Amino acid sequence: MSHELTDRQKLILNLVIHEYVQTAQPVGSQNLVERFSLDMSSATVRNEMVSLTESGLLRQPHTSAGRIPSEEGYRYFVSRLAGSAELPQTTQRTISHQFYQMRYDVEQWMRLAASVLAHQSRSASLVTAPHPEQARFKHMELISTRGRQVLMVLVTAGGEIHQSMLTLPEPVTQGRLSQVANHITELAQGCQIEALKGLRAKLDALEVDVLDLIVREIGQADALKAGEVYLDGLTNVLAEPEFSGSDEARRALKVLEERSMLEDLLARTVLMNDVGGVQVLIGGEGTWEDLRQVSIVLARYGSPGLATGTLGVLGPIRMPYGRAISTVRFVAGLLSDLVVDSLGG
Amino acid sequence: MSHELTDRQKLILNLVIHEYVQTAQPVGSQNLVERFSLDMSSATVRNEMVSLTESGLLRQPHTSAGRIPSEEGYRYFVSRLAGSAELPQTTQRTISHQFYQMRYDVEQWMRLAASVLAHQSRSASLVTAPHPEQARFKHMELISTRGRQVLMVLVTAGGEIHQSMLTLPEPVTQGRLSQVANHITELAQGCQIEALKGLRAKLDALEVDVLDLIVREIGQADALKAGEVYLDGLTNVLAEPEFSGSDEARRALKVLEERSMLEDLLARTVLMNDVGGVQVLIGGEGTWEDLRQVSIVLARYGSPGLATGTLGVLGPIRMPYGRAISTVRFVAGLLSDLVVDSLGG
DNA sequence: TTTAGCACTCTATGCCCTCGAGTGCTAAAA
DNA sequence: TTTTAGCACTCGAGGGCATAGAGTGCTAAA
Repeated sequence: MSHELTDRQKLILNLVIHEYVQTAQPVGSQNLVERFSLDMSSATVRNEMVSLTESGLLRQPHTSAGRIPSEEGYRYFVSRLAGSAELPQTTQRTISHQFYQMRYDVEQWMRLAASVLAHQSRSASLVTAPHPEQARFKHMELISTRGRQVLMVLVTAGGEIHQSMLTLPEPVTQGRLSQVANHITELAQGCQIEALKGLRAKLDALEVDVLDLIVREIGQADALKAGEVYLDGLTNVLAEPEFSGSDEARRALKVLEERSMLEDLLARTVLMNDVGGVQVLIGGEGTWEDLRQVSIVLARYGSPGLATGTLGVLGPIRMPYGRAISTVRFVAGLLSDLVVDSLGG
Repeated sequence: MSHELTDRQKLILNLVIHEYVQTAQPVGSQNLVERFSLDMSSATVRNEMVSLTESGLLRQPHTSAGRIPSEEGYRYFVSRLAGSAELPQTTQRTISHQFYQMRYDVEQWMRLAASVLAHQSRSASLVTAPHPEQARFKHMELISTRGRQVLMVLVTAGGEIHQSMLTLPEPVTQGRLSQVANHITELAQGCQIEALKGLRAKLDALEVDVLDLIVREIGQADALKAGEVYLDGLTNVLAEPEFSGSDEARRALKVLEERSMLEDLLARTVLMNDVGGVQVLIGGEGTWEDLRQVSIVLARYGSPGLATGTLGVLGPIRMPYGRAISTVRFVAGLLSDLVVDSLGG
């Protein structure tokens, strides 16, 4: 679908996004031709826009308005951006300098990282402190309760007990549940979250479902232990025109402020990922009602065996993704170095 | 002026404030009589309202609307409230418990304090970390520049140099300035901020002006050193109806987020005060443009010679002052105890 | 001194209208 | 076949206008 775009269509999609990110206004064909001195007529642009709209990459707010990028459009844009852009050298140096001229103090690093992210991306930023110990899986039980509802009891090496309800696609006997629990307990004995993810290949469908729940629970436990969350630039988001006169922004920022929501968010997204990669969550991805109007760029930093944390920015969907992604990636790299330097080899 | 209110006028003022704080709607006479089953007619209430409006304690948003409290009205209300209300015993215990069951960790205390303040008052909260060392005055110079403009150079015991411009009410010769500088230098040698304030009685008018500037400068230096600022509940403010569809809230919250603004605010208000007292700043008090639509309840905590910090809440002018003040006072007392227990005797 | 009665004021709300940016389509031009 | 000029059409933003209702201030009676 999306891969079959002509070069001209890609150009126009890029220009529409570029323009809309700046102006926050629907982009018209005429407007586009003039602004960029395009070598074609507005009618041609309109025709291309029709294709792009049919492909689902552009939207019309109403019949007689210009186009704005759809969430799908942003995703396509972001996917083609992957890894390409780097923060300007001078900016990199300025930021590095700030970190390295600081004494060794994790709290200061966190605050500085949050501040840098917020200022560079003009969005809200969040940084969680790195935490050295990851929970290790020790034991699990699955208990059939009623129909497809199953209670999972999870014990970690530290002795903490976690409970969670799981709804299966179809009823399963207690015998089968015990079998699954034993199988996973045997395989996953002593595993940290990273290792758990690697087990998926050895399991059947039902077991994979259970494993994902375990990963989420342990991830949440890790996030909890991570403790401190550093926020900055919340007011940047409020300054965006799309949020004047609605409480969409408040609801999104509340996710950052409330531990429980944030833990859920982090557990389900970035904790599933490896360190290094940058993850982009556009418009809540249909899952998070409160995040429908915003996008989040997240990355993990640190060193898996040693200590890891999460950082990212939150802004309107109409976000300058290039800059946001490169900033997040750069700061994550920087913090990773600092963590490794100070803790590890 | 305000002291000459009849009991009935005080009652009506209280009711109007009580009602307006809840509904955020101008309060009409009829409405008030019905809601509180008053033993008088709406016409009587209207007559009293006219008096209160003439006294400047109530306002009419427009000719044919109900009344809302003026800032003066809130001030009167708050002044008559001083010290009276206490947080319910059960609430006090709940909060204390949370603090005392925590291990000794200042950062955790700060976060918990910010969280408690935000939740109890449903406003934004701020807490600055206690810092043990206060700057000590060492030396000062006053240099006449042009007309009534005077440059003050201030040296603290640590060797930091602070400069600040001072505008005098009338021109003063360099000779007199030097005399003032010498006098203050002599008296204030080695003094911390608290001791400086005690010197006011020994000084003449001009010298008091200069001293206040010194106190502010040193206070700002202290605030700077204090470093960490903990915020919570910023989104609570955004949920207030008076802020939907304007960026007044954003501008006020920005004051909390931006170090420089916050330092200015704290230096000029609460740092002038003694530990223990709660200070209420209503509608920016005509000084802070960005705070025109909000009120702030602040207190210092800690022990003057040992370590002090600042905490408070920020909400709409239409704030439940009783609850806010008692919460701030209680948490300040609690943190003071913790600081004294852990650092001092 | 209090209260009923009443004319008056002003906002909020809904409706209608116009204006204009932008569209989609068609037919001609390249 | 592709591009473009031309044109009728659509729809939201925004201004003007009338209406409804809450609340006032004043006057005169209780």
